[in-house]
Amino acid sequence: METGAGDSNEVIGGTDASTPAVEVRTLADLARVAGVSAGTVSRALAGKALVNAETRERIQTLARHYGFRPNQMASKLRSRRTGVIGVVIPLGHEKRQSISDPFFLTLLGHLADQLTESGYDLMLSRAIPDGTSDWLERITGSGMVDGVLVIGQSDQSGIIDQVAANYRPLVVWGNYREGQVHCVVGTDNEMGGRLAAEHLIASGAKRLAFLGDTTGIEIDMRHRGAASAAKAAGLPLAHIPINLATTEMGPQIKAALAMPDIDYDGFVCASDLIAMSALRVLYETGRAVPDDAQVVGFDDLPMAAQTMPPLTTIRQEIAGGARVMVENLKARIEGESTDSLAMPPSLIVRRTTRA
Amino acid sequence: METGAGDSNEVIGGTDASTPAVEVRTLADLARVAGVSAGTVSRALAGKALVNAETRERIQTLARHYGFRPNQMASKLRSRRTGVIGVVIPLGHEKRQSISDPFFLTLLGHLADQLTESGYDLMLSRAIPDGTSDWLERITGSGMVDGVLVIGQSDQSGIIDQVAANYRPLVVWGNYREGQVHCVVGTDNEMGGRLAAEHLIASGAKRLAFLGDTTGIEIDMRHRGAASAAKAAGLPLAHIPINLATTEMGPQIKAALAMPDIDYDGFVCASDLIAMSALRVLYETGRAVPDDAQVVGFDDLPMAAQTMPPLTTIRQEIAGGARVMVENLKARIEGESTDSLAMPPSLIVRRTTRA
DNA sequence: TTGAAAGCGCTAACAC
DNA sequence: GTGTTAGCGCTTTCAA
Repeated sequence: METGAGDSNEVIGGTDASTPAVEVRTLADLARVAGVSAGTVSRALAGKALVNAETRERIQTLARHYGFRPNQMASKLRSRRTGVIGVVIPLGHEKRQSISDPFFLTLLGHLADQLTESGYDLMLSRAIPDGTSDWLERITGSGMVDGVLVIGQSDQSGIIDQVAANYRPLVVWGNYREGQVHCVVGTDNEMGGRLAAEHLIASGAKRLAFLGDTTGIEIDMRHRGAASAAKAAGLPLAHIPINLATTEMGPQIKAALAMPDIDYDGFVCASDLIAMSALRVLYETGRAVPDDAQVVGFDDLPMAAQTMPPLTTIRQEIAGGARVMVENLKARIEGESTDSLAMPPSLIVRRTTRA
Repeated sequence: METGAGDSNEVIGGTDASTPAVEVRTLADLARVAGVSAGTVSRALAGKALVNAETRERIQTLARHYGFRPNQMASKLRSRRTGVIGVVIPLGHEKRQSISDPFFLTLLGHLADQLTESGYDLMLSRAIPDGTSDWLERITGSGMVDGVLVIGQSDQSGIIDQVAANYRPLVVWGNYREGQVHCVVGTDNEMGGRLAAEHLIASGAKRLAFLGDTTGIEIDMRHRGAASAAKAAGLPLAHIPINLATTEMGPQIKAALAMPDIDYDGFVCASDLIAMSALRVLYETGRAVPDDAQVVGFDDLPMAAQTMPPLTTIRQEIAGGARVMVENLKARIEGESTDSLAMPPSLIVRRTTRA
């Protein structure tokens, strides 16, 4: 017998189209209502050509009417295509448990835009490396994603290489290094560091300091670039590691500047954030920028244009980088191979250097 | 016969445990290798108690050895629990296509932390509302997520309410409003706006202006709060809408300040970012802060402490808010109901006001 | 053009 | 404790 007792109550409600009487939760439900088979509904909803235009129309209308949405889990399982890209931020050497680097967050925003554009969903994971490759393989091997994007190599380059050997659809934001297996997109950090130091030197700085922790390869390369420029000019370059994890950086910078016998007059900063902090400390200790000391940042985030004075900095192409990452990932998902890319950064001269 | 031709090459390599000869891709494969049934493997890997400790150990070792990871799609489909939370950012009235608001990005970072902590994965969607509830229902109805977090109501409060009526595990960051159906967590924006204006007034400001676009409810409430404080003091409050979408905001602020006969001496800004821009314009037009004009921001992002002078601002509890959002969502997933929460903001006095 | 049937890989009753 | 059996809800041959 077809007469379910439960239906009668709902029917009393009348003709209100917004609360259909029967619940349509699965393809089979909708098929029953439409008087066709589940297969046909599937084809109709997918907009496939092999189904009668009229039937398709009718089924789509019905689906809309019942507010039916196919279960993605089932669909993905069956079709073996998830339409999801995993995005991982390894917290690496920075021990703090939080995703808060504004550069990474901005890159993430752009990646989200690009992926959405390409019809992919984005699954975000925060990973805390533990010496094994587990943090990455948990994502690549989950069957949940068609590909993986890693934001920042941190100090995990070797482990990423290892995973990339067996997992093709993987693209990383970071610093390319000779012999590296995985596909990386990023800025030529060494060149960036060099540009910064050269500009400082050309503007008359004599006692240079690099502000930033060099555990991660990106920052390390920026330091190397700055060091090579300093060396070429026969100038010293002090290295002041800034620990972003434990405390505020203001006090750390202040402590470094309080060193008795050194009075730096040129600062290469590993990020705009550090530069901003340096500006503050310089101001508080009564040193005028750019007259007494000059400062160059790195990233060119929106905030760089708003500091006082506006920050001279090294610009990384975030939006362009995100686009290339997604393009490369799509190519790799298609089985193609892609080259790594080190984009040349550019010097943006504002007012914290004497141009 | 077990001697697949393809295997011989690998075996030549010798005893290298890292490249097993047979491929173990499914539970069934591993079950075969272990000489048990798929059910047992499933239980062993899930760490269930009902399986012999020894067998469990052996199976887990085997799984590790073969680098086997269960397919999540299948698991989630079967168990009807996805372990994924959808996070949606409606781009709403801001027509720009990009997720770039630093406040939202920061909140996102904290949500990612909290969700990871609770064992959930995070699926990020950028949504562009189109007048229907489709942008949200696409997520809630996908079968891909156990719950949904919406970052910012924008001007979609009504639509969110509509969806929330039929979808319980939904929590929104935004501004609570009387009679609202959906569970919202956020700052008491009206109070924040009031606090800002009152402080300005107490510090001697007489010609107030509110900087920010009030299409979204959050900002609108901040404006109302400021307006009520101004009214109580018998002072005027000009409203200068800042369009974050089309152009840089610097020029817009500059244009507003160039108005012939008004010389504002107190600015309530809808965000720290706007405040930072205002500071810059004030500086460029030769007005001293806080002597000639005072400025109060909103959010208290890290950058607020680094502006010059350091920004007086209204602090929103981002980390705490993220925690409550996730807690509430978990409760709702468990079928409980939760109340909305409007957290009182606090005034952080720095140097852009005359205390 | 449509229907029927066979799974995708896993989990959860239910037996033994 | 462990194996067996039935699906989760969908897509996709294969026939008709």
